[in-house]
Amino acid sequence: MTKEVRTRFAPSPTGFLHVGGARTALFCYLQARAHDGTFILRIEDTDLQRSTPESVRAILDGMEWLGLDYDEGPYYQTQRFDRYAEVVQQLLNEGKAYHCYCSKERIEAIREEQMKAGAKPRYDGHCRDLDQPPQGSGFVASPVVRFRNPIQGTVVFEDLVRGQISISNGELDDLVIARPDGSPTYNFTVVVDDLDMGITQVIRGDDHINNTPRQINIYHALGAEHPQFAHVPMILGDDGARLSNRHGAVGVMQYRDDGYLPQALLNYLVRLGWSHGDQEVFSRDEMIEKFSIRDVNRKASAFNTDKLDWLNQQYIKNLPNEEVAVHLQWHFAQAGLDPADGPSLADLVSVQADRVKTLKEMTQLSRSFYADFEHFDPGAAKKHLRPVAEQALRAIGSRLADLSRWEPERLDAVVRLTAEELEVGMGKIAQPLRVALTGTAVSPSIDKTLWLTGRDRSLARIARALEYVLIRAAAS
RNA sequence: GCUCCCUUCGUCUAGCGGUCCAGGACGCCGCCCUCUCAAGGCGGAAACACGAGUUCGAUUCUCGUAGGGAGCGCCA
Repeated sequence: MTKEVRTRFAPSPTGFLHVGGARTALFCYLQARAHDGTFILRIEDTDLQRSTPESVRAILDGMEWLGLDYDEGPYYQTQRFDRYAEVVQQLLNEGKAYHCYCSKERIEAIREEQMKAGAKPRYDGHCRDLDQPPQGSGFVASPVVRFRNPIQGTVVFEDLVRGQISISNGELDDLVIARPDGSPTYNFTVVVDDLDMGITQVIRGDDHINNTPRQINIYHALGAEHPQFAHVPMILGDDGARLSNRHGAVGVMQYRDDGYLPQALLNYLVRLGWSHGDQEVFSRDEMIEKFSIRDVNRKASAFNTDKLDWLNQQYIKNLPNEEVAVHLQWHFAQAGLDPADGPSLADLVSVQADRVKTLKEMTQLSRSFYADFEHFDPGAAKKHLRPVAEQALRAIGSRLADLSRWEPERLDAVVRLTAEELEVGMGKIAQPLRVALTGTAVSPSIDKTLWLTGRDRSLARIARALEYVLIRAAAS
């Protein structure tokens, strides 16, 4: 008996898909998936001035990277102008809309006056009941079409996240639904589309709350029931200030470039304004199963990169190495590294997962396993490649050269044995060796570092470090 | 200015009248582990914006105040 759930994400292509939009899209997606419903993508491109094909592409790319697949669309409003014109004519015929000849200057003058008087600026309804076009200054020949909003009564609706919201019709005025050239405006097209597309739940940013009552009046004028509404709060930047295209908003693709996994971003986003007890990590299926739009918070929330970092690492650690490797490959390409020049990326992930927050970081820290380095880090060399390291490097070098199988367990045993024989701590062997192998004082545990560096490369680098130590000893 | 909306640790949040001298997570601090850096384990500091009601009892309900946000477009 219940209607099929149909949700839509309806961005306007005036920029990239940022995290706020991505979260709205995610909520729409989850709502649909949770109810075996349909998720629709609709591009609201009626503003010919600001919409661009590049933005459409950017939004589509963002959706794809996040894996928010839609069942219908993308629909484009610019391809539906005939339909809007048809509905405008219908309202005109039924007397539910009328032509308004007021000039922008006249409207502006009224607005200023009302503001000065401390009132809310509204259209004064001059053309609402005219028999024929008005003449004189203040009026133009080509009219806009205004919706005849009810004067009496109050619009009350039950918002899925805010609860009951009511606004008196006295607060609303007759909004323009079509421009002189016939092109429709937002508050009108959104109603026609949501109606035509059978949308059951409109999930959108809370900046639309104030538009909702006037849209509801249009639904009624069209003789239709309005869908349910869910207004989700916006996302603030790290600094608590509003996240917008002008301030700090970055496209979701930037997160890919910075080394985040789409799963991690999605997980982070779903927890912004929504929770399920104390649970922090949700697989896609768990999100679908547990998400409810009714559980979404009312408060705006600030984006916290530290927590995203943590989640990203959780995913890097817990996802199958092979899966992480697929994403890592892209970063290798960006960095000009070829995975074929070193250990398998899955092996690399298995040892680096604990040590990095992002794939970009992993790539940077893994460079020496795939390519030679020019110089030792000055600080590391100064501290660890001292004359006293000669003995350690010689000993470990010759033992490693004799090793038949290059495996972590054996490598670990060799290092330990060498330390015991020389009667020194592990650090006295491992640190010079680490600098010899990677050029730096920081790397995975020494056995794993040897393993990933590989036999030939390791032996060559130990020899090179030995040479460096000898030259340095001779110089002093 | 007018209308609508919001308000628990620094941040994300749990809480749906007594179970709360408020729980979890990130971050931060300390200890442990340790070949470096991490990861991990253990512990710690840290919040109900304020004021009135309602009630035997308010973080939880109501109303104000303060602060914040949004809208008031021939943008979406």
